[in-house]
Amino acid sequence: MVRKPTSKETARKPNMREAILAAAEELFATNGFNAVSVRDIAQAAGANPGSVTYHFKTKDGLLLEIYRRHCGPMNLRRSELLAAAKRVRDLQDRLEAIVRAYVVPAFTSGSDLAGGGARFTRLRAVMSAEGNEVARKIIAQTFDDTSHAFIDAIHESLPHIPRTDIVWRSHFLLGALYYSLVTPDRVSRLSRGEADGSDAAGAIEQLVQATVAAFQAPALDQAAPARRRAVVSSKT
Amino acid sequence: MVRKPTSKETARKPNMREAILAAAEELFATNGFNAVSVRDIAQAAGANPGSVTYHFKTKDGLLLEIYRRHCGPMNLRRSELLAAAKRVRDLQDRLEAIVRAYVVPAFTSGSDLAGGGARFTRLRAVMSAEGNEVARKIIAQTFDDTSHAFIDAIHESLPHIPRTDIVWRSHFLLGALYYSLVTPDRVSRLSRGEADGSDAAGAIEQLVQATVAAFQAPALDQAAPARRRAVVSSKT
DNA sequence: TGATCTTTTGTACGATAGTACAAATCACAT
DNA sequence: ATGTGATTTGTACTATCGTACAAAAGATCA
Repeated sequence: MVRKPTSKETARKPNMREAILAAAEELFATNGFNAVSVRDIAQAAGANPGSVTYHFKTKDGLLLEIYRRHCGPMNLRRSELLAAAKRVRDLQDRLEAIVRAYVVPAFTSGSDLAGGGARFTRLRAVMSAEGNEVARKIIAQTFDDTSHAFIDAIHESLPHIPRTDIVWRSHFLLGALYYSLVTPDRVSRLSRGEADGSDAAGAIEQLVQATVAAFQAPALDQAAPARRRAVVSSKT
Repeated sequence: MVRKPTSKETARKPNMREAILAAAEELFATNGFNAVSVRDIAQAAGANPGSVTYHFKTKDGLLLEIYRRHCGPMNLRRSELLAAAKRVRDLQDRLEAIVRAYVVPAFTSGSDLAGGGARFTRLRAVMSAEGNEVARKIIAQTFDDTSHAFIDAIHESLPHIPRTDIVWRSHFLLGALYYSLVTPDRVSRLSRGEADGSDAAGAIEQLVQATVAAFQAPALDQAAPARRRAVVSSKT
């Protein structure tokens, strides 16, 4: 606002760099990394293929920049919400608040960057499924700290549950979260139109409710596995 | 055993067609569809690229055949286990048996085809994330019936829970299941070596335990969402 | 206005993709 | 052993990929 923009920040079209980032994010998130060509991205952004190379050097560089854009704000938001959640007195309410602090930023905008964090979360889900190397490196070193913070917080709310179980359950939470964003239509289809899989608020409520209950499940003791076959094959 | 094999069933190498299918399954499941070339598959199978075209015509045809191979046996197995589970008297035990009937075939072999259903389930997870068209069509028309059968069975065990909630929770189950197969290393990493994400038996027990609790969570009433913000931002 | 720097365009290059196809090779019945 | 059909090989074609780069166009300030 105060300073005047230098030539470095000006561009012919409103903001071609941002348009390319947004187009790439959308296309990667819905089709995967390899299925999308640089030309596809350029066309969707109304740009020339050469512009992509100019701004991001390589296709990997473009993906890297998308991650850089979102990781910081999203983790910041999660940390803030987690800090607030930890101040909740009632243990049951606190657990729910912690889960919500983890889930909400993934569905809504991690920052205000062009329409929200749901698209970025979906992108992460797809990259994770594809085993994308660039994504794998950034994710491990960017999200593991936050994941540990949440696991620790949940563990404090449920001290009688082994940490291992908490890890598994939070892993399931992330999987459920990812899948909800990847194929929301499946929910609409299986519920025969009664539920809308694309409704973020509805998905959040369902996910939080189910996950809190999952975390509160009894600890998994080592004797349990022996029960498995007996229960399944029982005919009475 | 009885009949003697005709020339139609013989081949130079033990079974090149099967080798190609197995190699493709493995590569697709770990790297996605587009990242794997026909040449990659041929090399992994010890075959010539031309052989792939000969046996499966196109790359899509190869994927299609992988699905055809597994879908039938896997759904059959699930149906059998579901039928057995529905005969369990105790409601709590029955719910667990139903969930187990859904989960177990996804982790262990859906048939005895070359090492198990876990690889195929992972493949489905990856194809679903990539939005693969070939897979999407087969999945919807092959698995939806089974999914509905499970949802109905669970609904009968939990009549006080709205069907919509059951659909959401079973969707979360599938997401958790997929994610456990896609990135098992994440569990090992976050648990600091205390848990092994690649251990199918352990994953199944954790998943069943958590999911049963999730299904048993109270129904989501429409008033709940209003509580959301209050809980998160509460400072006391 | 003209010099200078940034951005966009257009095009081209080498690599690799999926697939087609003829020739070679193999298994087996006769 | 020999002919026949199934399979495998080798290779080639076309399309498209990521990327490089020179030229054009636009913006900025003396």
